[in-house]
Amino acid sequence: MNDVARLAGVSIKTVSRVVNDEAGVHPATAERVLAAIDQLGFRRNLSARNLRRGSSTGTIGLVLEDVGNPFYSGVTRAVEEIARLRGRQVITGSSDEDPARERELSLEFCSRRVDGLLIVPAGLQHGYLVPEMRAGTPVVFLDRPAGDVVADTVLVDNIGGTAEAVAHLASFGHRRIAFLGDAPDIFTANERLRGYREGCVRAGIGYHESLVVMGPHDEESVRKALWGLQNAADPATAVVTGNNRITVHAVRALAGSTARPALVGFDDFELADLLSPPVTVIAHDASALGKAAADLLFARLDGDGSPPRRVVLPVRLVARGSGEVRA
Amino acid sequence: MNDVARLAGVSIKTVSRVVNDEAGVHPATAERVLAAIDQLGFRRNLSARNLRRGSSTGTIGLVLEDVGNPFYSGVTRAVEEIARLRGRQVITGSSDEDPARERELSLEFCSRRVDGLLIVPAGLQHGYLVPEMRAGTPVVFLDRPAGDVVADTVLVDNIGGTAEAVAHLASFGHRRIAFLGDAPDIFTANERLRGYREGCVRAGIGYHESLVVMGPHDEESVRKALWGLQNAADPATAVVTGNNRITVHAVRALAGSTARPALVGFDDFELADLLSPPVTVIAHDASALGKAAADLLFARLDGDGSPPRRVVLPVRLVARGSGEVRA
DNA sequence: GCGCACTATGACAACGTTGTCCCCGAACGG
DNA sequence: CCGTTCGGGGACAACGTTGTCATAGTGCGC
Repeated sequence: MNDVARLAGVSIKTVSRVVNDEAGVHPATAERVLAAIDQLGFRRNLSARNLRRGSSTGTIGLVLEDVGNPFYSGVTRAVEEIARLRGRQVITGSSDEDPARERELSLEFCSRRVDGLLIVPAGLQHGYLVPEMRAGTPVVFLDRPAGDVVADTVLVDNIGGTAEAVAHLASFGHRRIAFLGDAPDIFTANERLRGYREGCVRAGIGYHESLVVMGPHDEESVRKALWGLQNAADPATAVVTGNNRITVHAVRALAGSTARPALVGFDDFELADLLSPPVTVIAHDASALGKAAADLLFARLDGDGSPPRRVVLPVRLVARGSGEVRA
Repeated sequence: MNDVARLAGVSIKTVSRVVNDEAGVHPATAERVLAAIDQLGFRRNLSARNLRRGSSTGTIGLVLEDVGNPFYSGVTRAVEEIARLRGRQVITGSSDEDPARERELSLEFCSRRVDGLLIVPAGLQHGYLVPEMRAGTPVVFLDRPAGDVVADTVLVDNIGGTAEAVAHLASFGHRRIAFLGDAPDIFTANERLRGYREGCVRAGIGYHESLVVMGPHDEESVRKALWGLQNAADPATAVVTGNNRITVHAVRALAGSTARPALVGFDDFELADLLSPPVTVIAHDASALGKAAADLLFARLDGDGSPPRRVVLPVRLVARGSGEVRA
């Protein structure tokens, strides 16, 4: 800006005026300044601007498990969309379920003075955010609640979803319904297990621990778990899978096998309708989740000082075939 | 920092020393400062720091078509990974193929003084980047080349890929092979069309414009195009689709139909192996693309001043069934 | 011709850091 | 006892902006 001022033969303040479209600059002067800007390829330094003005940095931080996962990339897209409408940029980072990494990312974003944080919690300890929140950085947790701080949270109806899955299967005569979930220290996995249990009890088929396998995360372990469930003394005739990855692994493991259990998966995924049989799922909307969280964040930025909210988004069962197999 | 200094009874410079782990501070003093920092929840302002030091902002900008598209989210993840190793954060934005939006995002990132830019070009005019590049911001284009600036570019072998797809189909006796591509003003679409044409000529089956449909982007238009190709006087017995979206639409359109043409799609996609028949694809690796581009960018940041490079990543045909149908 | 409003512009401080330079006091050798 | 050295710490400027206030010039009414 200094160089521009010198070249145009004006003070830097005048350059600032031109750059900011402020009134009170003679058109001829403005012309000279613009020419100088063009010639020098000047672009104003947003960091300095924000520092001086004490205003927002125009960024929000998004910490999620893995941008590469289609579910989270859908969330990211939705967040970006809302941020765009509000003139903000999004900085993202993947925690890979590592609490230390999540913390590192979040604090890094705070150091960058993001206007707000959206976090998919990896662990259960978020006390480290208290100073930031007290300092005025709004934080919204999404997909899972924070461990030990009270803050806005957007979740999906995990319990209702798996309960509905069980009810659906039971309505087709299944009484031996298994549950294949993620590691039990992950909030959503636990909730979905709870929903499964409630569903079993409500359907009058009882809850049997032998029908639950938590933690398989690759194709091999899912395959093994399924084999065990199908070859037990009293084999499972139906399976509820706890997330999209597990569902996909299960579908792959079951592909081509003769006696296939009925299957309902949590999370919808692309092409689920084109598999054979098409996969019945408990669907929830990544966009809706991202949008709800971003909306909540911006409401806080707009000054909403009401008590922290917990939003639970509905899920819906999409019957496609794999869950409608009679026992 | 001022407040911390006052509370600890030292000068702000001493606080700065403590925060930066500089030598020459008495342990007892450091202790007091740390206590004050903790009590006040102080976190140093990275913007101010970078402004003062004139050093990098520790961010890189990534402009792509749509983070929500699994292909680009894979790219994003890979970029994030490399950036993490280099201690950088990633700011992303989706252009939705809109050149104006791409420009807006890129220049916004430049204003934020990103250390470098990774861009999936939406249009053909990138002259607006020249001043930035001259000012020292390295730019790497990925997936497509820039229109009118010379810069590092990472591409995949589009021509070789579709040519191989045609050769593959021809080897199974097909002589009426159609091509269903994206809008022709998109670089990759055009390249893939070229590869298709070359493949046809090389296979000795000739290039027939009547077998080419460019531009269908939703399920309905893909369905129509396919219907036209299959019901022509001399119908197509095989189809090459130009990207993952089109492939998926085609698979859906063809699902359940009796006379199905052989199909090879550009881009691999999840579950392609579980469809019936499994879909044969020209696969290329989103991670590899993102990694190559990020590596190139960081090489520039490390001072590599060699002439702009063009990296072309190989593709490979993954035979799964849909392309191995005899004519 | 004088005061006044008004326009166009500039000087300067400040945002929150850090680099440079300087200063104070204690320890130590001669 | 004095000069030197060194460890610990502070004052100040500067990074690139913008907000505040001041100022020079111009035109206008009386």
